[in-house]
Amino acid sequence: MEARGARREPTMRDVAALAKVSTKTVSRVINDLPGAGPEVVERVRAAARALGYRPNLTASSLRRSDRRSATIGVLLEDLSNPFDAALLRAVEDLARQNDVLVLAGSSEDDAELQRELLTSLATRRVDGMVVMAAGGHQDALQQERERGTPMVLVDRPPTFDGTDSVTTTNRDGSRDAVLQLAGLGHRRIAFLGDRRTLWTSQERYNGYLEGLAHAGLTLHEGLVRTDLHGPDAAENATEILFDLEEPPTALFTAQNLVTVGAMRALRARGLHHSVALIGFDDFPLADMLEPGVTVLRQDVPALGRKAAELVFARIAGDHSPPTHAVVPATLIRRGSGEIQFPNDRDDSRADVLAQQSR
Amino acid sequence: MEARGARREPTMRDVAALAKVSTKTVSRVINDLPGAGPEVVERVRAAARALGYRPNLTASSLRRSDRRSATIGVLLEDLSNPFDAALLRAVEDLARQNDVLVLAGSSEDDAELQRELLTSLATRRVDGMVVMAAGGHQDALQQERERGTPMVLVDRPPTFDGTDSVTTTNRDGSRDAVLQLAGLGHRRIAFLGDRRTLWTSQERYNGYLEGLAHAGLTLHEGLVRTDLHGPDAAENATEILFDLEEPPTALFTAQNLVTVGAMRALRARGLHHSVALIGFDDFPLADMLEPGVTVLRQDVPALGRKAAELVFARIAGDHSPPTHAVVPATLIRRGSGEIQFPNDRDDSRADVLAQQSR
DNA sequence: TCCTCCAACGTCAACGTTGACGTAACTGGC
DNA sequence: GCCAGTTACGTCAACGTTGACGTTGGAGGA
Repeated sequence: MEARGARREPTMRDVAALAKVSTKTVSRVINDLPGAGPEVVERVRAAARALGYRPNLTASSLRRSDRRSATIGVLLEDLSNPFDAALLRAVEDLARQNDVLVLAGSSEDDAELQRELLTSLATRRVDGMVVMAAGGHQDALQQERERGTPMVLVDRPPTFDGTDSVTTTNRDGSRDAVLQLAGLGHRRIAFLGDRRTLWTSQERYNGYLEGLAHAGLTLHEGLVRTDLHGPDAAENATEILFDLEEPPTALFTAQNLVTVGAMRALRARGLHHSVALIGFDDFPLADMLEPGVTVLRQDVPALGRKAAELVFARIAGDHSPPTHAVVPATLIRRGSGEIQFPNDRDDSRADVLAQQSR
Repeated sequence: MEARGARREPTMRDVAALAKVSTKTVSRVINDLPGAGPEVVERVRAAARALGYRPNLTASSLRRSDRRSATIGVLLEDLSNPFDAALLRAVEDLARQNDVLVLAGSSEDDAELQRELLTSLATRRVDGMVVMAAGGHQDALQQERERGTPMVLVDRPPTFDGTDSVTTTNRDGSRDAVLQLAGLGHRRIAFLGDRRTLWTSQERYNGYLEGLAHAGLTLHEGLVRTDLHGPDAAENATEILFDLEEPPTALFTAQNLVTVGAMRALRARGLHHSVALIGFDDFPLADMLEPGVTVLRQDVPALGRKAAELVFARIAGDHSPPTHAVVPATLIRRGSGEIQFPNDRDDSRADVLAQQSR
């Protein structure tokens, strides 16, 4: 049942002894290199099979000249976040095609933790890394990059030079969303955003500003709520917005969980059919809510694929100047973003009052 | 900008030369072993820092007696599936506490692919594995286990002896769900299930049968639809159910995506307020739909944590008999599972007709 | 004073594999 | 029949690190 003791894994030496050849010949056979006659090949293969021999990649990569570990590191913010998970999966798919395995880690948007994970990866001599940079300084990333480690940043660009990145059209997408809302007559469009330290948050906010400007609308500071970490914060922030004397008639929620929080609040006040809403980031079941939630969808598999393509190109020795790929986000119209301005003010007011009387 | 050529990573020898000590002494300092005086320690540390030295875990684990790679493998079905992602994250958290990194892979429920990934992990000499066994034969897993690799199966138990596992109360949870529906007066309760090759599907189906039996209900073969892979298949199957002369009045959907597909169909026919629904597996936003979706929630973090605890215990040398941990699933009542039997037949009929007239 | 013991180093070989290079046997051309 | 060229092996050392064991010098006890 339980394997007795730590049974030693068979080595090339064991195979060589059984096949009555030198270890070098075993190496040749295992790696399909020329220089071994057909009978010897067969003998070695048989011996390897008999012993259950499996090469030790650790030893191999130590000795090989290219020093490849056939492993890359993928450092994201939180592997349990669907966005990160989809990214990881896309990278993994390409890794598999390259016979490479993936070491995954969650940096929790903590620069210190990210530094530790980076060191762990370096210690294992990964061939390259795909990293979602944590907010704050990117010193550790830059240092790693300067040592020559192939690295591609996803979702957020590097704050230093010479490194590839893959991002989404955060700014343009956000601007388009705001323009769409403005086109429907909305003049009080609120912005609800994630932590301001995040580059994506800033970009989306900039897109919001651009959208307002293009539409000839003025920015109402009171309609901007940022640093909302998680749905609960977003829910609270939304409630505050609707307690204003002049509440917004449309919301632009700049992140996944923020969208969810805002929806919760709208629903609680019965405003979900009267207040327009467009969110950044798609999420499962967005189409099954009432109304369906209009979102800017990032092409996550494309992001991951592109990032992986870039690392593998670098690993293969591509020395061309750094690429900054941008994958377009597309507006998915489902209803919530198509609610027009002259919305049923009376209804919403009534609901608000009903809510407040609790 | 671009690091010139493949700059060689500094080694212990380089550090030793700079600090004017032997490599062995460097080793002692790096590993915090006794046998180095305070001044030497300082000199070595300074040299290491100056050169940017980082130990090579590959070489280290080759030479060390315990042969640890400080890496475990986690083979799930699909890393982009929220369930799998949450599992991975839970394992990763515990791994971090043990200073271990995680090699992750998606086996796509393909035994052959799983075998390849297993070999890849073995080749890298991981210290242990957490595996969601693919359907079909588990020969490769068993062989790996028999070689002595610490291994824990999650979500599905092993078909062979001597291996730890962590699963959910699939059967009991399903039975309780059916009993709840029966308790509300439902007599025609349909079962919609995933691929029958999956152990979890079978268990949930068995629980369904048990529930019917306990409630004194007879099984209607026509109300059982299995092998639904993905939401679309589930949606079609649901439509077929409601085209029956005597459609069900309640649904038990035995998996995540199946639940979503069934809901889509119910919604399309306007039946979501009249047909009861309980699903296995929770999903985000289940509470925001109308009605809220009643589900059996698995404690995914607990599953992952337990699995990780078990591997690390085995890695640490625990030789006690295999554990088969079972984590309870809990019924989360949100509305859809609380719809009573004498439901508004007229309304639903009307909707059905309206739909069909398209 | 001499011997013991210990701390603080160093030397050497080995982990499992492969690059560089050596060598024997065979092939083919003249 | 001899030599160049090729094929099929083998030998040796090295990758970066650490376990086993050696050496040195000084502290401390009889």
